[in-house]
Amino acid sequence: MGKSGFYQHDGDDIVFRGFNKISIDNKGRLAVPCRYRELISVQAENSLVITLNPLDRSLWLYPLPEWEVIEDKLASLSDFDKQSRRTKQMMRGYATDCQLDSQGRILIPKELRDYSELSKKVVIFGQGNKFEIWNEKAWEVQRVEWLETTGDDSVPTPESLQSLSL
Amino acid sequence: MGKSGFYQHDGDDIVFRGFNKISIDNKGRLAVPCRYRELISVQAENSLVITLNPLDRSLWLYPLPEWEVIEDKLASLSDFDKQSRRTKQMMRGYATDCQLDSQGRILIPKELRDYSELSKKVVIFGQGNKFEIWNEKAWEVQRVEWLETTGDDSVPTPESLQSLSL
DNA sequence: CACGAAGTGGGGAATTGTGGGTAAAAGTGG
DNA sequence: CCACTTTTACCCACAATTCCCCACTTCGTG
Repeated sequence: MGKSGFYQHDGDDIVFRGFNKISIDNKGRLAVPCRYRELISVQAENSLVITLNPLDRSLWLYPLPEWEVIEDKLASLSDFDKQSRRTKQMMRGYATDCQLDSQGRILIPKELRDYSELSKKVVIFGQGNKFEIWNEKAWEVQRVEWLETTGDDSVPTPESLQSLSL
Repeated sequence: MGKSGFYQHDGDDIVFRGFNKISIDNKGRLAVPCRYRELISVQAENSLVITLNPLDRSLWLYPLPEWEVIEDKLASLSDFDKQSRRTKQMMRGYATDCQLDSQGRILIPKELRDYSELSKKVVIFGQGNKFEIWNEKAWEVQRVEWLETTGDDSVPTPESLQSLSL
């Protein structure tokens, strides 16, 4: 499905992949790459939820139906474990609804832009059920670091990776 | 199947092999060697996924069905281990769908060309379930280095390789 | 040598990304 | 409750990229 297979849609599962460098204009708007728009329109009626990524200084962008699944999972986390509680608070607290406008753009709330230090140049890439949005420079730094450790025999590799055949 | 044995297609398993020197034109397009095209057309409806090879500075090109297997493996990696998370992000994030055009070419995204330093001359070779694409010069260097170390007893050989009968 | 198949290159149309003007809406303070 | 400021949404226009098509070159084969 989709004119060039940039996503799959098997039953209820969406899989986003692919990478784009794009810019945020000085009004704080981000244009979702065109090839994803049709699916978002059909599957989520242009409704998206953007929130912070608790693991990296970046943002996560979910189609609304996918977010609802996440929200249920968060709701079931214990309130008595501090890390769980914080994760719940952060991800739900910063989750903001947004709609694709007529040009396929979304407005990213200032709070979230600040958190992830999004300025002019950003990268957005598919990551399964969601997109991840990074400051371009920050992303480059991570990529270089990762390349240096991966394939470097002196850095221990977790088992799950060692046994991975690609 | 295949007029000169450059691939097999046993059930759902594809095996690519063989080596080609080809060029990328100045629009960033790469012509997939003709002898693979029919299989790609039949088995993947001309849909391919290209992504970076985390272990060498080269690219991997999968037929879509083969990529989906990889994607599932990646999806199951832990998010809480940084190296695993990065691997997931990089490989899925850079994975770009592409279609063979009417001349049997694909457009390689600029990001990936930059990463693997693909300029005019490249080599593409079959590697089981995928193709590997290298800058020609970089490949020559690797080949020379490999010839020097293989058979050199001072360089340790992993057990799995030691027990390999060729 | 002639032919066909494979690889290469480029023009131009269509699509996609970017920026900004202006109107509507929402938030703020008196 | 109203006037004022700030933010958000819609529209249009330009720039860049990608895609589609046609033509030429090169190579192997009979």
